[in-house]
Amino acid sequence: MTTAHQLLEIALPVPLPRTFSYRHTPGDGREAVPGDLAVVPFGRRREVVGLVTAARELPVGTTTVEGAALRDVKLILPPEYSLGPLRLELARWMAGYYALPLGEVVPLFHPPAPGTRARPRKKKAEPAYPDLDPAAIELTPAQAAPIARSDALLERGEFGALLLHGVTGSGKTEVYLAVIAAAVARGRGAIYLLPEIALTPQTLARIKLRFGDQVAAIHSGLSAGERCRVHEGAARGEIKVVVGPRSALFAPVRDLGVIVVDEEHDSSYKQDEKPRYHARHTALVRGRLARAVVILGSATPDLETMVRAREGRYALFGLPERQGCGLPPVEVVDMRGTGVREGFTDTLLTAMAAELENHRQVLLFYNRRGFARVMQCSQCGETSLCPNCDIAVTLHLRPRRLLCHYCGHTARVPATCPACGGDAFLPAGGGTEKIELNLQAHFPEARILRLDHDTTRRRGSYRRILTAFAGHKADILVGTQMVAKGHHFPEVGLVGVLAADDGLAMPDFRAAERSFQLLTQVAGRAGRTGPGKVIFQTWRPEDPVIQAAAAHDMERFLELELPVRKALGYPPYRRLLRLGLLGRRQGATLAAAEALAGVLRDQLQGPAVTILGPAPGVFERLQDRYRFQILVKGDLTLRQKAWLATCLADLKAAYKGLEAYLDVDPVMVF
DNA sequence: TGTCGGAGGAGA
DNA sequence: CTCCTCCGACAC
Repeated sequence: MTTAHQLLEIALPVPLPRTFSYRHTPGDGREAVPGDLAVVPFGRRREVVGLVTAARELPVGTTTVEGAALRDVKLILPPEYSLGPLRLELARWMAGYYALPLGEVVPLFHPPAPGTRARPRKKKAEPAYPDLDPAAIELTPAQAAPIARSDALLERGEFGALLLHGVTGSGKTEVYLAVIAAAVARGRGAIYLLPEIALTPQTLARIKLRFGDQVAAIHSGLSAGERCRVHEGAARGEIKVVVGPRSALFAPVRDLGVIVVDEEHDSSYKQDEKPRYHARHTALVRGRLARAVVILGSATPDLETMVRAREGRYALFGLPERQGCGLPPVEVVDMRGTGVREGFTDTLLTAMAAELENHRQVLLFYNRRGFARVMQCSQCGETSLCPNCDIAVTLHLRPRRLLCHYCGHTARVPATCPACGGDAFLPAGGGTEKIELNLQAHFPEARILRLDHDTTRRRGSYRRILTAFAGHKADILVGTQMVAKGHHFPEVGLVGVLAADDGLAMPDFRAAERSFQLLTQVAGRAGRTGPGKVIFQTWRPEDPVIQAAAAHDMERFLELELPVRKALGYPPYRRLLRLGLLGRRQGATLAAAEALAGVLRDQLQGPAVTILGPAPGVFERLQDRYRFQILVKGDLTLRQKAWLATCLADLKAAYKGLEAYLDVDPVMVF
């Protein structure tokens, strides 16, 4: 039975906690059902994509709802674009859990309309990548166990989560591919998530080799048209496996059987703009809804994941050793009183010389870009600050500018001190650019590459540098944390960390965890084939976090860190929610923050919930906005989170110019 | 959140 | 008087 007209409730991507009513005339088209996407006119905008949440018969002659004139739906998108019941449920869960209006998560579920942002890109022939014949791959018992467990879950059509804990090179990818193959063999589909930076042609080629045309990748380089093709192919079941960064989680893969979250500890799984969701958590929810297997994998799992696994919520599988050789020994070198020259101890320089002598490669890690952290006058003490951010601007040599890493502001490099006119306005503190220069002086013969934000700005340069280094076209690679991410550099014999304690001083409760992960990851780059060695230079050689990382000992780190988290009531023991407040005027912004904190203390504070703050952000002013934050520790109900969202809306109405946001399960806390 | 229109300032 | 930016209202 077809009705003449439908009255649709549609959630639109605007920060309004409500739906809007539209009239739909199916005519010779199809009737709309909840989960469909609809193109509608909204306000002065001609075309906005919204989500149909309800559809009923429109009484004849109805032209208004609550005084507003009903407008007509322009188009109901074809069934390939419908969210269907499961993704609709997922969208609803996200809206509730992250305290967002339902409409604000809708854009995650559909590719941009064809033609909006199409940028044709030249297709490059992908080099054939040699891989083993899958049938010939011998799986170790450690690899076979999680595969068997996953297959049993697939057999029963049950949800289950697994954590694969294994160093890079221990064969995690083989496990992922085998489980995906098992799902595909049962006629089900798969989503394979990885950090954007890890989506290299090699990774993709390896997956393609296994699944051929049934696999497609979603990445930032795709045009709108290509995106739509992948989307439709997945929805029709022609594409069984979708690979991509966090946004690929929302692909309409049919009969989803497996979700892989590779490098699950990676912070890029948390989107730090609206909608602020965590793809790992959301993957677990989608997996549960779809009765799929969710596999989390990492060499350095997130603490929260580790604890959940210990609690038995995820089945834990260790892949103990890398195949072939063991983990490289780490030497912790005390920088105190050893005459550090331009950031290098003699121990490191000697080890590097020996390594280069043997025609092996060296990887150096220093987590700061640029040439000098700050310029300072040695006569009056004046430092170079960003006019918008009140933090030091960094000196870069190529191009020669003072650059603010937070807002992008650039300025000329003054020849004399802007305050006293003295001629001793000098660079202080180092960066990768300076390290590179000094290295060249130490090792004039060596071919040096640098991998950081500045050298990878241009399209494809990231890949070019990695490929060149992996192919031994350079002897030394120096870079920021980019060098730590699971790359395979077979001929690296020595890894040097120039300042291992650098990250420990960050004013974030996760500083120790992040340092441990980073140090462990970077140490794992050494000795992938042949002997390897790692040197951690540090001012705090006795620091237990550095010691644990040097021993590649996750258990030891957990024993250190978990009691601290427990005592302070931080994740994974209690959840965290962050309220961020920004405004041009410091006084008014602080007043708003204090007012809000007062209300929260009245309404929420209790044995299970603690309100912290407001505290100024570590950088109190960024991009000409003063920043304050309030932290809520405790497990809030959906109702409480929704109430918080209304508080923020009220606050914004009361303080003009105030920006406020709510961050559920924040990853960065400062 | 995007868009429009009105208010009010700077400059000719 | 015009151009421009900032702010508030509003959306079915």
